[in-house]
Amino acid sequence: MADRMDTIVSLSKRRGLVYPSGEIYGGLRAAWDYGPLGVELKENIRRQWWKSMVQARDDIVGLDSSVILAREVWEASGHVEVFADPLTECRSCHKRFRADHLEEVYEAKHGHPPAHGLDDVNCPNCGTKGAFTEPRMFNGMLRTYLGPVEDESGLAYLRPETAQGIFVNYLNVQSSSRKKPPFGIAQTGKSFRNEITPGNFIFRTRELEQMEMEYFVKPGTDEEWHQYWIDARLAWHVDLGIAKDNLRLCEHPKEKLSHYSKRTVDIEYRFGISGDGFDELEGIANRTDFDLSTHSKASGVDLSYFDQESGERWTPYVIEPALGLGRSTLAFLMDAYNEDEAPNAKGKMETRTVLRLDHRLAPVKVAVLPLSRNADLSPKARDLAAALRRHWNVDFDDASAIGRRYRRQDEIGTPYCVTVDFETVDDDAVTVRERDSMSQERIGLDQVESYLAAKLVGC
RNA sequence: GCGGGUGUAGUUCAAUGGCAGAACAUCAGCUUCCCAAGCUGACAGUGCGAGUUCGAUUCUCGUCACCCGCUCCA
Repeated sequence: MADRMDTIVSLSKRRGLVYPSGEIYGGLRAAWDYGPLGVELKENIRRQWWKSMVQARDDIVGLDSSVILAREVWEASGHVEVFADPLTECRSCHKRFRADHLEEVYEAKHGHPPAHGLDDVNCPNCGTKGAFTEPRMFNGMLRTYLGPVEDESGLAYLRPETAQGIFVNYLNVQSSSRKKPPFGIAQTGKSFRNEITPGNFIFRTRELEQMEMEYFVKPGTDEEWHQYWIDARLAWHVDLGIAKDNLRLCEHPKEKLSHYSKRTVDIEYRFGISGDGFDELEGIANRTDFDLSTHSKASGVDLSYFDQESGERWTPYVIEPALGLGRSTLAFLMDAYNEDEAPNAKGKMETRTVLRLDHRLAPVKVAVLPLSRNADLSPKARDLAAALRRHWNVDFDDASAIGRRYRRQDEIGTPYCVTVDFETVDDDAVTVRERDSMSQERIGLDQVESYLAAKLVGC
């Protein structure tokens, strides 16, 4: 299973999808940069999300809020408290615990707090007494300091989720867009989390891009809407090419729910990281009226909604589908990765690496390949490439044998290759070759654009 | 952060206390070249830093990164 990840990692580096960040200085832990093809893939995924979430719907609008938010926002949202834990570790078995929890458990059992702090506490895992390291405050939020002086007065947090930007803008958006519940606000953007254990390539990074949508509904209809969004989100991944078998739903057990959630269902993908092979791709949470209520209380601004129809006033419940863009990119890459067989020039079958990406996600849509450099095919090919570039991201490649060039394009998932050959000069026609079937069709030069447009719908 | 493993060209792997090799990839050239063909040539490496040593890629220490576990939850 780790092999599958390794394959993706080396393909990513080799072909310019994803590189280790700051590699010439030895790299930075769990930080990755998207190369020329990676940024295309990632932005295509983001575009598809935005299209289906915002542009194709009447009931959802977009937003782009700031990364740095007033400290009060995070105090009200509960993140300052929840994201800051005093952590300690048992020197004997190396299990980690929250120091405050250990002392609470001790007090519950003995009726008084431990007299010598953690020194009186037995390790819940191995039983060793007083082997805990000095507790260290671990804050899950990244901090920065605003203004000229680095002191507490300028302390600010980088957002650990984009959602809060939506909640604090709720009233502005709702009134300016004249939307009534049920309606949603969608946002993509970077978030930052000081993860204790980041890793597994771009699966868990400290700087992450989220695609989140907060859907505001009338209390009582929240459970129905929750189910609606679970189904809708699952269908989205499948529509863009993820194999159904590699996806599953996972219900969060009650005791593991986030501080704001009433019910959370994850969409898991077969990343092959954890024991059973499935890991979280997207979370769909019922955040209830937690956020709007706490922000109402903390800010003093009433965020409830007056329902003209029923004459009732209520605070909307929120259903939140939240997806990581890096994680999504990894899932699409893994799912598209294929090795099949193709004949070489001598007719012998050889392994071919092919990314079977949905056309809408492919970094390059069309590659234009003049068969030879020497036969004056390049000008025609360059003109064609320029014409196609007006619509799509187009690659032009005239280096080395044609078969090799096909394989290069297969490896990055380019759906169509257009070959300009020796006959083109006479008959003004080219060969269009399709990625998955490797089938070829002869198309007139003046028809290529419309032919491809029909194939590349939605790109 | 803790424990264990790993670190040699872009990639996959060799080798060695004394000049670091290959394959594939890449680039240039030749070849009317439609599925990684052939020929010629080129580029390119011991993660970083210190120590031991006449000499370190090899031994030691530190550091950085990656992988596997513990936590996380997009």
